[in-house]
Amino acid sequence: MRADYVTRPREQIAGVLRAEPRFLSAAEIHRALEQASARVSLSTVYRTLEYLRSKGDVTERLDEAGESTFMLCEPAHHHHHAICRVCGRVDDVSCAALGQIAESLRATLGFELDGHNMEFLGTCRSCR
Amino acid sequence: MRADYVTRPREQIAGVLRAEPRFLSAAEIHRALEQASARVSLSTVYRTLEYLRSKGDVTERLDEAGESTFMLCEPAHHHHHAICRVCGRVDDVSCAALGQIAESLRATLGFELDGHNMEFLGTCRSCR
DNA sequence: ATGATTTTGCGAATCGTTCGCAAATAAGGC
DNA sequence: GCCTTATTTGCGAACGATTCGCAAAATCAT
Repeated sequence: MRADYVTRPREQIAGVLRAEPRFLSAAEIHRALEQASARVSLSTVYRTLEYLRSKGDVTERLDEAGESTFMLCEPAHHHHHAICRVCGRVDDVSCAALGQIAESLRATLGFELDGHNMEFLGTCRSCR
Repeated sequence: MRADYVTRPREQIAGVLRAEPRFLSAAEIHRALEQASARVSLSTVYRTLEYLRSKGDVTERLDEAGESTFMLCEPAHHHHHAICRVCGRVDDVSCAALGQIAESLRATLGFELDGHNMEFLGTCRSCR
């Protein structure tokens, strides 16, 4: 069973995520921990990320190469991301047009929308 | 170098894609070929898919599990997909609002949009 | 502190994908 | 059609990310 034990590894992993507000791979997190002299196994990084994801504390994203990356997130309101290709910085973007899109899909295709993925790529202000 | 030899395996793989207008994994294509008594190696399936993708004949999509899937596509106009969760049927969706979104991102975030991913999931008319 | 339960670390296993290389096949000129 | 040359194929091995099994260590509640 899965419980909510507060452990050193979990705190350290959450700490790395808090320090870098962008999508990080398990390997990147593991490397960051090593550099901070925190000895946490890669398995634990994976398991903790899955744990945080199931709690809704973390968002998972597949990058272009198909690798999983993770970032802390506010599960509250649904939104999308504008991701800088240069530095990885992530800005939240709300999409007001979704209701209209759902309506249009139903009307033109008979398609019942129940989920979507959307993300925007480009260059953020400071990287320009 | 990469050339455009017309070979039996390439025709057979394209045939499978033509017969199933939805996103297929390399393994699914390989299985379909076996069932049709076409002996094509999995490596060749992968290589041919990459070849077709580089020609612009095929679109690649990472599914929820991070596996690559492929579908024939018209490279002509940019569009998005409405994918049925039940049967995998794919309908094209054009997104007229993109220009506005780009403008809004530039104005509010200073973000220079140069790419995006968008897909819509739900249930198609015939699966409802 | 003690005991019950969960988490960790380790290495091995798994799965999709890529690679190296020799054998087979296609294209073009004879 | 046959030969030459360049490309593609099949095979098995290698690879990288992720998962798993299990014994040891850590957490929580008493």
